[in-house]
Amino acid sequence: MVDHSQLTEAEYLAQYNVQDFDAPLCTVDVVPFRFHNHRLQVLTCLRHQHPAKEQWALPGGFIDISQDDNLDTTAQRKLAAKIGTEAPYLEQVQTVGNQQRDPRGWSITVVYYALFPGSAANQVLLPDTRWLTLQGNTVGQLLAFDHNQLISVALERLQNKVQYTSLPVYLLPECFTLADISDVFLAILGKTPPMRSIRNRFLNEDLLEDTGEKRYGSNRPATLYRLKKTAVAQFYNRLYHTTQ
Amino acid sequence: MVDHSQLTEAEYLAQYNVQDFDAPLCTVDVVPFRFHNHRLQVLTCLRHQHPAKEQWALPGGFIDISQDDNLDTTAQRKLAAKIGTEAPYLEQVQTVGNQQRDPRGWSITVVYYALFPGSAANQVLLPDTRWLTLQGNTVGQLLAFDHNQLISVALERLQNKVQYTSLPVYLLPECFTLADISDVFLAILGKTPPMRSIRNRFLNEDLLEDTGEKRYGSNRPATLYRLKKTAVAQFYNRLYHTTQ
DNA sequence: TAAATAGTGTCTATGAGACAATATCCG
DNA sequence: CGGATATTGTCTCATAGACACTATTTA
Repeated sequence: MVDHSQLTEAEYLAQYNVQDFDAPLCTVDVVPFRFHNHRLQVLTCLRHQHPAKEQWALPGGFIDISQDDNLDTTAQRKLAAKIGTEAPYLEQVQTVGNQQRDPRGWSITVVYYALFPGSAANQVLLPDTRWLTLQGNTVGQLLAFDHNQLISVALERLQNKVQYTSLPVYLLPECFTLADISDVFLAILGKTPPMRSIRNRFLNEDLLEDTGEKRYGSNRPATLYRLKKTAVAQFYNRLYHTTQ
Repeated sequence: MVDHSQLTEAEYLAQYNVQDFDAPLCTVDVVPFRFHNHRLQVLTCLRHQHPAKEQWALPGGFIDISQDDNLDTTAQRKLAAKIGTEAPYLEQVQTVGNQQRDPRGWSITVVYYALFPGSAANQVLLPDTRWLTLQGNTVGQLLAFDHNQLISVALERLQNKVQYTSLPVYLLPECFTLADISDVFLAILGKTPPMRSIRNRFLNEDLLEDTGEKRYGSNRPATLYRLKKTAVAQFYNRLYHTTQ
């Protein structure tokens, strides 16, 4: 190897080769959540290449250093390749790295999660792409690599975050009722805060607007709301007690 | 390149070479905070190698795939190399990756922050290692790479987190007063919650114990507390209003 | 005793939560 | 009307926060 103690930075960079060093593999994986039939689901794809060939895995893969501006771009590109629509909510959760998680050797993955509206239900899926229903902390089947654990990590973040944000609305279609929000809490946390508390929080000036429409059943019809055009994710400064 | 569509996974792995692909550089950087002389400070080190030679930088560097079990290990090793003692609190914040942050090309860094007790003040530092005082969102001098921004990212997380956790105690020496906690809030947030609120929160069964000692000044002496041996980081379920 | 900071008592504000009461639909 | 779910009213509880008051030291 070159002795570069005497080089200028330009000379150093000219002789520098990334591949001279043992580096970990580096990927981005996204946990795409949706709320469908009163359950939380995660999108997975069947792998056609080694390793973990013919196993189901989260959307994700290598950073394309010639195309991707930054890690968020990579995450969005991986999502776009599997779901046509852009995620209304995308957030980086954690980076996991160790020797064991990939048979090719030491690897790290930057884990994101994305929230999709339930209406993503109607969308045509690519072949070999499936929404798997959450059971407990992860999906009910064994996924490639450590992807079951990555789902747990993302879910845990989501569980914490719905306690003090307006995130549940990103899992709902354009129009929804307050009872729908309650159902989202139930799917994510296994419990739901009292409707009184949900109403107090979600029916504020900046978040929702009454569509004027109602959802009819064999009972009093429920008001349908939609996200205000100007709405952004809101943060509240207390947690619910009843969901802990 | 080999056509590996027909290979077994074992055959695939045998011929797989990490370096066949354009991968980003991959590092871990730690923002070590301490509270000293009523200010928040960050430990930095003078670089002796290219790139950014002779510039001050955060402790950090490449993952050692032959030594490090996981990313937390890498962070702890990088810290240990610069500060003898282990960090009482270490947390992964975010992973930043883009083309611009390192002159060698596309690179990612997993950012951690660590909290050290003010008594780390007394400790002997390695040469070319300095605690820099925070000014605004970062330190007052230009650091290597995007390290000023990484400090901002870590600080922002710390600012959020002190609002609903017991983290301030990890920046204090073994024995401290409630006024010291207030000073930590001031250093981190620029404001401090009312002493009444600090007392209500921090003087609970599980966190602190009275040492029996007092700190004397030209006034009523203050009770000195210490962390209970069994204490872990606590989470509260409201934010302060006065510090927002 | 005065200055200064530590610590307590108490009332208010906010928002979660329990729960009863009322509203509005369908069949 | 009766069943069912939506929505509102109201009281309680926990805790942040304002603020006055008391406590304990040094000079």
